[in-house]
Amino acid sequence: MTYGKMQEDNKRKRRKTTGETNARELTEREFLSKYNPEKYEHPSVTVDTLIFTVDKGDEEDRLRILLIQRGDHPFLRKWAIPGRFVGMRESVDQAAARELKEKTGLNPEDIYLEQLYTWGDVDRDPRTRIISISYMALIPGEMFARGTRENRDSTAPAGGNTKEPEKAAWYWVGIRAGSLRLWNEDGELTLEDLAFDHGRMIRLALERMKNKVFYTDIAFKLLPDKFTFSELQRLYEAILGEKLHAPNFRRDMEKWVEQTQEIHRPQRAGKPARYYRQKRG
Amino acid sequence: MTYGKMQEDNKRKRRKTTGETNARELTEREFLSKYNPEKYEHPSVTVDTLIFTVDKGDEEDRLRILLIQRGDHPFLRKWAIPGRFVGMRESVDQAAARELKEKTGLNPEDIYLEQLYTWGDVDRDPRTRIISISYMALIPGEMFARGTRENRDSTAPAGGNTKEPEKAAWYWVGIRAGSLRLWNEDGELTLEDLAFDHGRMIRLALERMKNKVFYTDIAFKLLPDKFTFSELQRLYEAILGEKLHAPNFRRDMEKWVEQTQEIHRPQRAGKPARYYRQKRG
DNA sequence: AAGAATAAATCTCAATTTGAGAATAATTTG
DNA sequence: CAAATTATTCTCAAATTGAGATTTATTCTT
Repeated sequence: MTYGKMQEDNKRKRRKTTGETNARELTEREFLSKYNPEKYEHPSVTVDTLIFTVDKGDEEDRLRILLIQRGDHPFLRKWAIPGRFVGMRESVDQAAARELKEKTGLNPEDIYLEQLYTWGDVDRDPRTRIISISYMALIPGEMFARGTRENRDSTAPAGGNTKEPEKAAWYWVGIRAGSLRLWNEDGELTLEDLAFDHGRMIRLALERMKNKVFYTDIAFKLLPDKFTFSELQRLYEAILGEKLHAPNFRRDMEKWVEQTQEIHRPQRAGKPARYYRQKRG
Repeated sequence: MTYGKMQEDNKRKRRKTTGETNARELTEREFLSKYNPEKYEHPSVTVDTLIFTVDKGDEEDRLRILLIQRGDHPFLRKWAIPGRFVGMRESVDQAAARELKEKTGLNPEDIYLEQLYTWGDVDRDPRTRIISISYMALIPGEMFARGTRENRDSTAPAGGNTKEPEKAAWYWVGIRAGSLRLWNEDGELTLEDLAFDHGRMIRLALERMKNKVFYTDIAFKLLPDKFTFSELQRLYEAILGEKLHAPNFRRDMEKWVEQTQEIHRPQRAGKPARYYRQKRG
């Protein structure tokens, strides 16, 4: 069968005959008035916003993620990525931004927010059919100190029904021997401690970050405007999970960053480091 | 403010007091029985499946995409990406696969299908709030000839209300001077001729393909099991929109492909080409 | 049937990029 | 003031890339 014939065949196949072939054509207005969205049962839709920061450690820096300990069934007391239902009058992006604002108090305008993936398995939530769109927010390490007290939003989370207080905590996040690791001062989480398919969501986000760090500027979304080269390198090492060769890293980054005139004066031995900033344009 | 203090502050902020702080804890079963999904108004959710093939041209090969001319308001007679509502009892992936099967007759098991992006603006559909998850299906050029007549599925598309026949047609697709171009034997489509935000969907899919072709094996999803090097190269050129240097292309692809013992004997001048296949493992 | 044309496949080589370490610079620490 | 420490620059071999020339195996033309 040639490509030409195949196409003919497909066209024919699509043609459908309704009972009233000669019905007067509906105007768009008439059509809309007849349309009834309640006729079908719909899945619920939520956004889950993975909120990441960097955290300076002694030996190496670490990515951190904000998790919520659920106060509700299902997955009572398991740790979850902050999420909410998507309202009928807000875009999915807006819903993710609102969740970010509610959980951090930060103005979403200032924060990098990227859609990652939509999770659509039938049984991912035992209550009912829920489709979740995951987003990743990247917050510069220093920003919290400035923004937290202002911009508060103490609205109760959508979904209601909370019977126990929800707790929020930051967890360090990394991959060890191929599997996800989450821990903080209180201890380590196993996959058992996570709600829904949220372990997979976190893995996917880390994977995406790892890829994009090479050909986009997402790393800079996790840093303040001015930073030293070793801050930048430590961030890359945190994202990639491996040590980098400093002179070569510097050489490679020269296309992304430019010098400032400022010098960082630390309380430690060693040559003082110059501050750099992201190259614009 | 230190990182330690910040975290404390966040925890406090999340803690919420309900009226009945000492209520008996609900079991999961009790909770589920109380939960009523009809309490909230939900957006509708659809999948849109972008179906691509390659098409051999005289000078160069071309990507093709299957479009449907709408028989319904809104966007009556505009061209759209095939889509359907996501059923309550099917996963989002399954819905995309079903749409693929309905429009091509091919068994989705055999076809590469990847989720691309979720489109969530409030007004993207004038009827009602619809969130659409786009998928991209990549069909080997040769596969249609084999599979079309079998595996038919003549189910009417979900959504009903069709007042005019829907037509399906393949359109060549490319980027010229930064903007999307769609055309076939019947002529060229402008952005005006496309329904919804489907122009943007196609652009995103092409962009994704362009990126992934370098570090994944998606290109091979568009080819038969055996192919010559020039078929492979023409495909890359179609996806990337630029000519490649044959000797270097061959050198670079050596990590992806391996020789077969078969030689292609064409009805044309020139050295016969060897068939290659994708390297496994 | 010979030479031209065509397309596949290999070869060459300079230019660029990468990987790894040595050397130098500017501090603080002991 | 010497040693330690961190930032920064320098060096250089190895690997990769980019571009073209060459060889091979056919068909096409006359």
